[in-house]
Amino acid sequence: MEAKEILKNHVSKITQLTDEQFDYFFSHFKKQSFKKGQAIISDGDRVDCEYFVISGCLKSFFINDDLKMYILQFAMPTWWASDFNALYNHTKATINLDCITDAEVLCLSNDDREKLCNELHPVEHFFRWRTNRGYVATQKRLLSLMNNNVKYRYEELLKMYPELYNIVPKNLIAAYLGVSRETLSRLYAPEK
Amino acid sequence: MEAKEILKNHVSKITQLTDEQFDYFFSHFKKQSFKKGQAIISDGDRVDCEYFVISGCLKSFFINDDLKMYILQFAMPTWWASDFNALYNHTKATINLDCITDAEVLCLSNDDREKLCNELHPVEHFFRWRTNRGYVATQKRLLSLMNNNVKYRYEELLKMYPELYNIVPKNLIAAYLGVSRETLSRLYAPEK
DNA sequence: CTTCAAATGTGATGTAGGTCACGTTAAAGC
DNA sequence: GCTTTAACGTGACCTACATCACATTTGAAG
Repeated sequence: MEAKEILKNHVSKITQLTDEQFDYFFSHFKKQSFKKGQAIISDGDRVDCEYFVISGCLKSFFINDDLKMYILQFAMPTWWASDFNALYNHTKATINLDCITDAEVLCLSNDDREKLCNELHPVEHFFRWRTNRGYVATQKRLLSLMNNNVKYRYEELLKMYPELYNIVPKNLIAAYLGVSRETLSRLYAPEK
Repeated sequence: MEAKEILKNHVSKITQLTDEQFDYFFSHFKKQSFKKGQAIISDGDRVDCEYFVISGCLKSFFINDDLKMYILQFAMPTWWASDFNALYNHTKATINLDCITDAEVLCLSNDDREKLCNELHPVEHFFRWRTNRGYVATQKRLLSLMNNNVKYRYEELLKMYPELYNIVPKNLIAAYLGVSRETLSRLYAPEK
């Protein structure tokens, strides 16, 4: 499926755009291809864009002072990713974004998004919906992190996104769950 | 200050509404008063409204099977609160909302919000902005929960919202930080 | 096919924070 | 002002997970 078609499909689930409106909307996106392991946003960068995933898998993550990595989000096709804090507040990136696999994305600049939101009411509606969704998902994850142990969180994650199991190495899953890879590895070790 | 003025002040920081537009917007809000300890949303309720705090302090929280409480959010004046997951997805409440102190709120129904967003583009813009802000704040809190110890998180919280120190008992602060009240209490205990 | 790096498994040991128990202080309600 | 309840402090002990170290497996690149 074409990138344009994937995006259209995605957007049309939420809001109605005429074909001309969608063409106009789409004309602001730039298609980009990245190789596995390639960085899209690095700590300290100026952040101008958000990214709609067409194919492949991205991760957004934070590296702390001890070089420990925490994954904020995996991004599969039809997911959006960026350092949203830096993007919205015009600050330098504190979050990294890179490619777990080869990936194709559609890139939309912050300025263009705001322009489009302003020009086309349905586009503003779409982005409001998108953020609402991310917000409640993040709230749920926060509660789960406080309330559930690693094993439960791991199983919930795989239940929700089974495709991750095949694509994402376990050390990255651990970095998403907020535990060490050793602990994750021991979850299903035969009891001694 | 009047409730209307507080809301107008808050909204006008983000978006421009004419006086007539704001009056129309405001006409959909219902003022409600609650006593300290009173529940606004309880687990299992149908959730129809979100709440804009005029005065007082609310908390939204989750109670797990062991009756342990985790606080999702404190809501001070000009903050919005609800069970947003239930509100947006028309499901029963899994989050409770109640009053830490006597409180006055402005109540807006989900239907009215959607209607207003549809009728007035600037209102849709406002609510997109609001959720964006909540989204990045929640992402930050998630990372902090994974990356920082209790003491650091406690001090960050008080740095960000010093007013909480006087209003909110420590057992609730602990429930927000995701630790036991005993651990929080011991943070500044004289070393043995 | 071979080589090298990344991913994974596992033992030994350390530690932050949890849980239970009990006592004290402070503040809310009558 | 008295009484009752909520908030808070602290000791003893427990547990989930972290850390370090090293072995093994897997998979990617030449």
